[in-house]
Amino acid sequence: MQASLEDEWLWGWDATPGIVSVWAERTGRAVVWRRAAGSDTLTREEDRFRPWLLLPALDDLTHLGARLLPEEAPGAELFDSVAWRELTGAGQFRYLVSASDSRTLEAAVLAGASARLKRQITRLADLGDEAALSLPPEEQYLVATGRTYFGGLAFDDLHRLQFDLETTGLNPAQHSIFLVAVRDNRGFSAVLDVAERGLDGPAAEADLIRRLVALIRQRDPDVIENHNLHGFDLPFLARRAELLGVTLALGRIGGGLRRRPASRGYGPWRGAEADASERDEARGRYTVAGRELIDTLDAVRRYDFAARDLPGHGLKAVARHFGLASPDREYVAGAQVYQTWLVDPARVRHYALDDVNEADGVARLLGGAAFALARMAPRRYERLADAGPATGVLDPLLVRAYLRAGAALPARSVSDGVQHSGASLYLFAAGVATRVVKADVSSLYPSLMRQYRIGPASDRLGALLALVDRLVEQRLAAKRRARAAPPGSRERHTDEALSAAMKILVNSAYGYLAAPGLTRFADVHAANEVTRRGRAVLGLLCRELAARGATLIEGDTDGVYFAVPEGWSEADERRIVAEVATLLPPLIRLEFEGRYAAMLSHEPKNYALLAWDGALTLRGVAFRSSRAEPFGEIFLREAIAALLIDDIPGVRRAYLAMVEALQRRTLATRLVAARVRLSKTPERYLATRGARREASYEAVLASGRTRWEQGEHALVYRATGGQPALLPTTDDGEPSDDPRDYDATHYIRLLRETFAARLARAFTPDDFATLFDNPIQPSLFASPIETIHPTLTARMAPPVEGDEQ
DNA sequence: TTGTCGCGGGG
DNA sequence: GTGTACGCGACAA
Repeated sequence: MQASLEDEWLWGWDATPGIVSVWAERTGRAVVWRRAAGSDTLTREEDRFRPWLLLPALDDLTHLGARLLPEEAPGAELFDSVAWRELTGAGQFRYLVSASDSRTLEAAVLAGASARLKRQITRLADLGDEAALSLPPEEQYLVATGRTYFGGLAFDDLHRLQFDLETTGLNPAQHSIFLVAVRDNRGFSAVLDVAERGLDGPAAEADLIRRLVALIRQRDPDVIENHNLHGFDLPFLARRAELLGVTLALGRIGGGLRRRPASRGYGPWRGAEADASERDEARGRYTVAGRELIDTLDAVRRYDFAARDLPGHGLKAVARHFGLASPDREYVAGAQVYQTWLVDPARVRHYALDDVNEADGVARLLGGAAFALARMAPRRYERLADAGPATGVLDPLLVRAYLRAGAALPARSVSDGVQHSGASLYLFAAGVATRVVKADVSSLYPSLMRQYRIGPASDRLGALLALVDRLVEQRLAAKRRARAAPPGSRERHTDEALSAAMKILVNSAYGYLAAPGLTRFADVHAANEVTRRGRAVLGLLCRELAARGATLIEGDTDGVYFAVPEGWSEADERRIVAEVATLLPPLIRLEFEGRYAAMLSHEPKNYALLAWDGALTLRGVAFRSSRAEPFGEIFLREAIAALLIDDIPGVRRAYLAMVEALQRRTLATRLVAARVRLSKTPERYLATRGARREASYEAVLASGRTRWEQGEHALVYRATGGQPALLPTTDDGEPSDDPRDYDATHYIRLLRETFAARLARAFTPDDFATLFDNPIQPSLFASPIETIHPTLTARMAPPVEGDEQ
């Protein structure tokens, strides 16, 4: 099959299969490791490439005289020549220059620039973004050859190894490693610890690190994975190895573990570290020759960026959420791990092995998207795994596309000060609605880009739109193949991962436009045209649905919740959605997303839905907050479940029952306690205690403790008299006691003012006051509960055509 | 109500 | 080789 230019833009043009790692040097040497699908044979190949970079002009190179040659001239390939080629069309970077060694190339450019500017320039970066475009050596190699990673491989063809450190604390300057769990996807697993070789102290830890390095070299994995690998295990290991004088020869050649600059996108966050050096430590990324270092936390963030359904991003929470935790999973609270090891080492070994097994499960479940991206984009797998999709994937694809077409590239976009406009968000009605339908446009923004051919003005080749077109088409094909493949098969995993990767890219195309200064081809005017069209589409949907009898509830960006009149069937609901769908252009596809028995509309993006099968979903911060005291959510679920079936006495019963349980303290203390994290050290809190008291730390101090570990979790509540109190817990964070001395009045007030308040939109003020009267001072004017029904109150009319906000 | 600060993850 | 995250919640003013 003849591949089109556009297919080459997406997939490259060199089909060399099985590349699992690339290590390229400035000398023009590239080492490529390849693996055959379904076999354990690894081959290492040496390749040569000509390091290259892009320049706006050749002026800074004319000092080379006869050593500067057009690419096709005899002698252009000689070791001390610099070859050039002019790229076509308008664009800042019109010259592709190359040499047999990038040091020759850069030295020539720097000498010319220094002479021109009459000052010594020592680094390309000092010339600024517009003076040169240069990529890391591996990317130069991949762009020049058209090769990509992982051709013909499935995820588990990679040899993937997970290791997890257990340490005496979080700070490598004062804590140490005492155990390491290791496993791989070839059936190996082991636990190494400091106690098994008759050594003590630093000698035992140094020996443990040496054994870990030897074991990794012996297993020889392509990929090393763990949760927070770059944020914890690698920096901790690197620091301990440095302090102990151990070399971390983890690579397949050349040895050492190196830092690489933090990528944009999903890098470790700026933490609460005390000083700048600690902060740098936390921001770092690591790399070794021949292996890819993959952090499953990046995959989790990338997943949750769109899904937003994870309770947290920690390994245990994610594993439980996806059902990856084994039934005999051992849990030990972080701060207790070392203490537990001292008294029950077997338990900690079990725990650490559970951790690496779960890290493998998370990598397999969520890591496929980055794996699939690496089959497309000219970057190392480990860089694609932590990159933002716009700067980290689309930009490299576009740079490769332009060079493949021999076209000049623009300088990176800069903001021209034009404001970026957003989507529309409407709350049409608040309160309780019944017979509710959700309709939305799938992938609205990329569909608008395709429908109206909205792309960056500077993209003369139309490459971004061409990529989006192909991604959308090929994603549909991948989804079809995935559905046809047997569940659990490698074919299915591969195609599902491909589909996920393509979805990430398609959905980031709009964000790419809206990021001047970050992406090369950003175009805020184009981005604004997309959102303007989007607002028009949403406005049209709302008007046309309302004209067909729908009661609008909420409209947000690309979708609408609406209620239909009593007596309508599901067929009627589908009919009006289908009718409105025909009013939209062909690529803008309105879909019937779901139907619900009832909905409580509270605020934009904050609502509760009752499905026809009785399942209750709460959405938005008003209804779900990880920090909220458990009794509040228990009450809300019960009260809303009753509210949505018009059982107002049931709402009242839920309220009174909770009031009584609090008043008589039949409710367990843990249900009023909030789970907090003690993020400050005792020293740091005591330093600011005078100026600012914080309930969490006051609770610990009030319990008689003066010491705690930084990062320790605690259950905190308000005791009688308003005093902050600590609920004692066992090692695994479960309450070990139940003093039942909480401040009932305080929690009853919280119940009314914070939790019951979230039902206020469903009632008139009088009815609300009647339902949730202060049980301590009942209202004198209560109307009978039986006469109260929830209401839906109109907030605004549908936007008028051409006047969408 | 408005601003400021801190969190997230790892032991 | 460097820097620029981000969106939300709690608390103080």
